[in-house]
Amino acid sequence: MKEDQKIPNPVVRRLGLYYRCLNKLYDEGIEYVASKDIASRLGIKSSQIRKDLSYFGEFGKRGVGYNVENLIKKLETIIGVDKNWNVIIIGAGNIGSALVNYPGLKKEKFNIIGVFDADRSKVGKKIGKLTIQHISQLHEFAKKNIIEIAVIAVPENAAQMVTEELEKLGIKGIVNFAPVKLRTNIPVEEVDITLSFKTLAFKIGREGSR
Amino acid sequence: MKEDQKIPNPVVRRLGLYYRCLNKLYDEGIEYVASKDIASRLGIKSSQIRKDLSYFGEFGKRGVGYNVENLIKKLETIIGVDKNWNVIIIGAGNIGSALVNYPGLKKEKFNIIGVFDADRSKVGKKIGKLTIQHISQLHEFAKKNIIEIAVIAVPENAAQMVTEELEKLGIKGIVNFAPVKLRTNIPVEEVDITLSFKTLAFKIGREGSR
DNA sequence: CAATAATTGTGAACTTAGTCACAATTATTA
DNA sequence: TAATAATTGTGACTAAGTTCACAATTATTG
Repeated sequence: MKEDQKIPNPVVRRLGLYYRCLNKLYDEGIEYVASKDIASRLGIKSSQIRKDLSYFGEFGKRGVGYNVENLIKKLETIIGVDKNWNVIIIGAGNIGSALVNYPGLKKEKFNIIGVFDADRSKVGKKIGKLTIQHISQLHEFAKKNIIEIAVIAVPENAAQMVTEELEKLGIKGIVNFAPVKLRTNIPVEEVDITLSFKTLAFKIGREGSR
Repeated sequence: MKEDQKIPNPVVRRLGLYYRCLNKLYDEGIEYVASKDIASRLGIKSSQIRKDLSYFGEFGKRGVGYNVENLIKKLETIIGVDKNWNVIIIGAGNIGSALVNYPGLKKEKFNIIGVFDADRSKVGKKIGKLTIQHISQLHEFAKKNIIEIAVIAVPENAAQMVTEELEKLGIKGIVNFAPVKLRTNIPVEEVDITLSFKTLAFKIGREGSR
């Protein structure tokens, strides 16, 4: 294991994949698994998995493989999904609303505790169990609740302003659905849906010529 | 320019970013732009942009920069967003519904022409202008319409089956929101929302220790 | 028109990420 | 218990991706 090192981004993303895969194996009642098996399920090389895990420790048993339950627990701690995360959503449009109702997040311990919008006509309406609040109430809300993660699901032109507001409130991380590069020092994860469609369009266009 | 080459994935994704950035510049009325300016807006190196573009040709003028309007058109052709794409959505849950109403897609010429679900209680209901159809009607629908892209927004356990169905119908590309690795030869773009949250959680956890 | 300034396009150098290959370890079988 | 088979963890190697640095080009200024 390499101590105290910067972990490459691709490794971090794959940790999530491993976690997902191991949970499936667990549900299938499998107790021990070899890196080779995980690899074939995920369509990657087994050495990749072993190397990725080696950033964090030695979790396997030579000649045997990994204990599924144990490795899940280890990954939970490494990734940080052994705890609950409080999440707020800024922007109650299509994407914001979909996220509030999306069961996947709650299942992974990302609890949405508030939804905010600048549009006063939306304020007071309910999405699932949550009532849409006006963005001006955010500051007050932040005093009463610990907010760790914020989702930006506002139009592009409002995204930077929202980011700066969130920074002031001491939010620890942002998931950004707006198609802009945010200028901030907080960790940001970009989820750009139309960008994915464009990437796909490009690939389709190249399919023939390969 | 390097002819007939495989284009690295990161390059493809950045093309989309450049396209987005150039459109903003165009809206701001800027006629010529230097790679340095685009770079600073996107938080990357200018040499990166120049090298990326060099895969496809020489679009700039030395000492001057790039003509914004011209480069937009070039990128449109390269990416493939100079044409309209017909898209169907499989799965009328939170995410599927959000996408139907999401204006960003239509704006980028990805036209959603059908929504399908396996749940008969949803069939007949409307999302925006579209009526949810039962998945069994997909085959018939595909005979009457050209479908190029399908979005998989069904639960994990149904995703692989749907994929195989789509493959049979000759769909050209898939945007996959289900948290599984799809086994297929069709180009797939993964959009894994909870994976993004997990990656963010990991980064937040490391913030202090850097 | 010569000198200056700006900026591209790209080969070379460098950095990061991924794969190989094998000693070390564990379990199983004869 | 010795031989065999499976599988990890990792250093060395290979590949992929990024940045540097500079000749080539264009526009502008005196």
